[in-house]
Amino acid sequence: MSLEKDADGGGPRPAPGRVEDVRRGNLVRVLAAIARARTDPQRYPTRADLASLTGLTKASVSSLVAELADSGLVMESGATRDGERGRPGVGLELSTRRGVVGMEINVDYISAGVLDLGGTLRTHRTLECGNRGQPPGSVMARLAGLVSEVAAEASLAGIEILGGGLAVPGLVDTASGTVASAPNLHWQGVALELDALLPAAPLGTVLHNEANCAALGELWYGHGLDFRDYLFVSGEVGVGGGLVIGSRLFSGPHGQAGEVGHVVVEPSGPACSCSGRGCLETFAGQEAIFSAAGIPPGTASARLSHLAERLDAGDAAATAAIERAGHYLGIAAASTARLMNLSAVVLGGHFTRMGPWIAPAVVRSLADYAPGVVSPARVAVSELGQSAALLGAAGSALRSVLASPYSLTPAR
Amino acid sequence: MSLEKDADGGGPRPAPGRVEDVRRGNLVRVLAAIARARTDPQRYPTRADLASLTGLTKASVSSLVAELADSGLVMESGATRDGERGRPGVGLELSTRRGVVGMEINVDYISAGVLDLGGTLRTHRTLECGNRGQPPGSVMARLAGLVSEVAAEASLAGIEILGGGLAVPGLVDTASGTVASAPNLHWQGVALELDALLPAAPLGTVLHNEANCAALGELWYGHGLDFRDYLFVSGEVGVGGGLVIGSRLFSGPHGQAGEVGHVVVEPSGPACSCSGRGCLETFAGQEAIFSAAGIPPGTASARLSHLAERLDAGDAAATAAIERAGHYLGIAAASTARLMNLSAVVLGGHFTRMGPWIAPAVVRSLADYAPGVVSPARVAVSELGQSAALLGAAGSALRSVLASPYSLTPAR
DNA sequence: CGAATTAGTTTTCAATCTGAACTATATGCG
DNA sequence: CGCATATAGTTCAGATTGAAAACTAATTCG
Repeated sequence: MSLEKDADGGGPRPAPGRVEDVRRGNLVRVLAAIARARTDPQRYPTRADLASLTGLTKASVSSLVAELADSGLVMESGATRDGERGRPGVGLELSTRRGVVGMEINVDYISAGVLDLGGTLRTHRTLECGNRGQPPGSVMARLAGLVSEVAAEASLAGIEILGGGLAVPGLVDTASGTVASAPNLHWQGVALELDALLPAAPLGTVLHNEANCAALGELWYGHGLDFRDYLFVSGEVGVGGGLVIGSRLFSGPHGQAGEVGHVVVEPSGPACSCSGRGCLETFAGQEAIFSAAGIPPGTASARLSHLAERLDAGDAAATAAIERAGHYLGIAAASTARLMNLSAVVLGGHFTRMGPWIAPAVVRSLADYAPGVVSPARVAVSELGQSAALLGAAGSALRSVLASPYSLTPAR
Repeated sequence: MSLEKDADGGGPRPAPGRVEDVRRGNLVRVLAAIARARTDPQRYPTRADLASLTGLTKASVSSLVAELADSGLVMESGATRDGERGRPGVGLELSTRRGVVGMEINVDYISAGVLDLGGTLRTHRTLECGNRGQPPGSVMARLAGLVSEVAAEASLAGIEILGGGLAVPGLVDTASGTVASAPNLHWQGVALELDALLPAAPLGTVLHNEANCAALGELWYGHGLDFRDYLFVSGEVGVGGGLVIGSRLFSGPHGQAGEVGHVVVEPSGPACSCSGRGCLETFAGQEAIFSAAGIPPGTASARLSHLAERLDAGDAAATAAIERAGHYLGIAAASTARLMNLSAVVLGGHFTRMGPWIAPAVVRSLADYAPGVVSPARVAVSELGQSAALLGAAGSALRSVLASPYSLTPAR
């Protein structure tokens, strides 16, 4: 018998606890408090505010803030005079002179944008281009060009880039920066040259799954403000997903959780590209919906518009196709909600466009298969659409800056 | 826009980082290293071993070990002479004079056992009794009696009880010690008097879900040694489950994840007690299997034996019932594995007994619905059977002792 | 028996937080 | 205007802690 295994948590042992680690932790705490305070009491926090928010003493906060200011992550934003008696405090905020880059490669376009540490999108460019079947090297080269454009713009605005995130629609290995398989791009086992994208950024570029990024974008910029726990379903060529639990993305043991597209929703259903059967994707993927609705071939966005027109016109085949997709989406969501104790569902990607028609079908199906688990008010349609993944990738990089400020602090 | 939300991790802010917290963390590290070392190099570690295992200096380890020894959690176990040159080190182990209590209330029995910190089950008693429909107070009183018996035995062996865990088959709220609903016991919204069970234990008693505990028992005493990520399916009256990810139980945002019994496996399936439709439980729950197999009513264990006999005899109805249950179990497992990126399945509870017949059906179904995700070698049958939940509850208490040794350390 | 080797302890030092005293800058009232 | 009061922020002594190095202890090898 061995109860001993893993009494500590399992992963690689954390660095031994030295006295200096306390400071690292406190730098993160102060930074997090600054980040949070702006939304909460709608005012830049002073050092005194931070002391009470973090539980640290004013002395410690002063010293920590000085270090963060030296490293350029935090800046003072003038005295905050609020009419109170006493010496006015100095407001602090995350520096708008440091930023991160969000990037996305998708089937029909590439895009890049710069977010400053305060969370404002300062620049953003999208380039429409067909990437399906293109060699990864040439797509990456085109993306590098786009990135250097937005980076140059940012530089003019005085923003120094610290790191970035890249979203790709496929199974990725974040640690090695490898795309294991991206069927819709026809890529397989490709190690991307991520360092070439942001050669000067100290934190480099991190590769992420597109659906996961969209779920994160939704978390930070969309319905994440309302829901803490939800299933995000992203309709693209396939059906991707992301699980947000306790306001964090659950990415599974190998970073590939959330494949809601391959939940089995109909045991006797048709064969799926994954070589399984009856997967959600065979009912709610783009091709499944378009062909069931009788939409003729064309570009994805054209077909989507076409579908919307027919739905508006009350076309029977289109309505039935959406109804069926919603029905099975509801089944997959019901299973997921039961399994993971989730209470909300957010529909993104192409489902955003179909929202008005598909959401009611999902609600009905949920009421049938998991009554009382997800209330109708907690079935939401994303408003971010195409930019969700970009925002998620950028936000992810931003988070990693905030989580490891010491790696940017100049030697003292 | 607010990227700021939750830059720190979301939950309640950890205690402010003082210098003393480093020591707390290091006490845990040393304790964890002692716990782990016994299984790994099969020898009690010395202070020097711990220094190299934790990355701390010998000086620090000496001081930390002294504190742990003072608090009674760790003890020296004589010089370890291994024939090597140099001064022999002193072996250290988790004290066998401190222990925790595992408890279980189930439909047909209650049980309690004492585990010492080393992970050895020192005492164990089960009392067969029908608890369905009994008032919680009287069941708890009977359990308290059983606990005091095992505690007295432990006391005679010189073991001091530090805390305990109680497993109950139903939805529980661990924080408040409330059973939200335990349909098979006919309990609903019951606040259990947990403190009465172990009045003298400094850490008290913590309430857990039975299926989750069984999954944990499996993790620490069973197949958890082979698998780090798996779905544990526990067949009882209903079908419960537990998700183990990275050698940790995933309990979801409100501690109620793992309800694999209510994954939808057949959209046109029969109504379920949860008021949904086509849930796994309607095909793989006890009643479903027994009635499909044509097993006449009786006690659960009698019917289980009866079923085993018929299966041995090659009875067609029994075989078909098991085949069907395995088929749908495989579908639910396929969906779960895809969704959460899991690669193994462990069958427990009454499925243990049916293992030889049902496991092959699960394997076939997995191969159909999620080829390549869960290899046949990673579909396992639990060997712990009925004691899994008790061991999981005890192990959980043991873990919480190891995770917060400072709460037991005498003031210095 | 002495050299070599490994275990564990003692000592000194640097990092860091706390708490209290102190300085700085505002408001409010006579 | 001037002074009491209040709040913000800084400085400095004190306590806790782990690292590094020197030191003591116990064993094996020749």
